[in-house]
Amino acid sequence: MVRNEIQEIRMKEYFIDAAREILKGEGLKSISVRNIAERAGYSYATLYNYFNDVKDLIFECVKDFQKECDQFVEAGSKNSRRGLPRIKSITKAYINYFVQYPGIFELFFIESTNDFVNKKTDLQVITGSLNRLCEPELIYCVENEVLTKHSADKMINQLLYSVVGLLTLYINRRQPKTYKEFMANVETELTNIINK
Amino acid sequence: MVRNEIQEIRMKEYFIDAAREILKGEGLKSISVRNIAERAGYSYATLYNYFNDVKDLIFECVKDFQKECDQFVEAGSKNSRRGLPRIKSITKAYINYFVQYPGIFELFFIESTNDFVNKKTDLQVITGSLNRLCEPELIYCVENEVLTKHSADKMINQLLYSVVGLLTLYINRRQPKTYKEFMANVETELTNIINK
DNA sequence: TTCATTATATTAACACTGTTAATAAATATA
DNA sequence: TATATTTATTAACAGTGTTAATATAATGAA
Repeated sequence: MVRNEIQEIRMKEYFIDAAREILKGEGLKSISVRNIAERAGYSYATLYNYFNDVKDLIFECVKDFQKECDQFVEAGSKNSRRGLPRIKSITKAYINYFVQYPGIFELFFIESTNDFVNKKTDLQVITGSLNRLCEPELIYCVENEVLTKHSADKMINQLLYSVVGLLTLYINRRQPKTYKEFMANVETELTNIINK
Repeated sequence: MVRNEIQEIRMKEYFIDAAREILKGEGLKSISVRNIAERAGYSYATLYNYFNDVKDLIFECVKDFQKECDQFVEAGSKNSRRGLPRIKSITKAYINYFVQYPGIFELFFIESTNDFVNKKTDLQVITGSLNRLCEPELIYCVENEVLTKHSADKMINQLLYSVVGLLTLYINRRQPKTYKEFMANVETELTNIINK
């Protein structure tokens, strides 16, 4: 019962890495316990020696993607001017991360009825991630009297709704059809929300 | 091979009605061919004598729900003053229809990776439905010079994005937690978009 | 009415899904 | 080396959509 910690972590990672590859590539529709295990080089039942169920495994991926997304956004926004311009950059980078990995958007915002990711706290963490990324800049804006506390709250709400709407329609429903059109719509929406 | 038309339509409706009941009640997660057939009083394989596959059946439901949604919106907005106020009423009614039947929202805007509803034209019809409902009022606004053609296009786009974002987060992710909070957010968003 | 043909409904089966229990294999301990 | 423990695998269950083969019901002609 007292399993070697290092070995256990290593084993877990084999499965997590396999699952991440599938999610990034084919997306949620292609993931299955047998699929993950095969890619990890083990039998499907072995997975259950390291995870309670597939939800637990998938949520480990969610946490990793979350970190990756944070880094992607950081890299894509650090050179922007602080305040409103950086909020715009952060949001654009956030959107582009999910455009690059539609399967991860599915996992973060769409999936619910199927059997992955259902812990309440997990959901709060996911839906709050744009908020968390923008928070330093929102505080900066309030401190410099560019925004009131109330208008900052309102703005981050509007941003999240528009981002989720834009991405849901583009990723899930192919509307608009091209990336160029999509990004033009993104620009319009963000300008309207951020620059009033 | 030359089946009685009336009987065929009747049979189709038995399955469609059964599927609609399930979708309205438990939602997409609970639907299955065996489930539908049992509720219709037939064997699961009989369904395939009347539909090519379950996607075809589900899309018949989509069309029905579409009509029902139109009527619901019509009833909830016909007494509003024409122009911008009615656009707001239409959008609110549209939102409330999906709040009442979250499973239908799933079917209309979320589902894609799973195996229901995938014909391209069908998707266009669904995502264009708010646009279609608002169109007479948008034209009215342009004619009365309340809006320019360009600002009308922009408005309907923003409306759709916000509506889908609001509903996705509320239905799929329980954010915000209460209906009251949700409707307050709806009001804020719609006011911001429609009344500038 | 009886028989043959056609149309419709049903059961059995296939390939998948997540998960669990029983078994096989590998490792560690004495 | 022999025993005990840990880890991995196969077999199985209940579920999914779908298809082929079979059973039942309805219809036609004699």
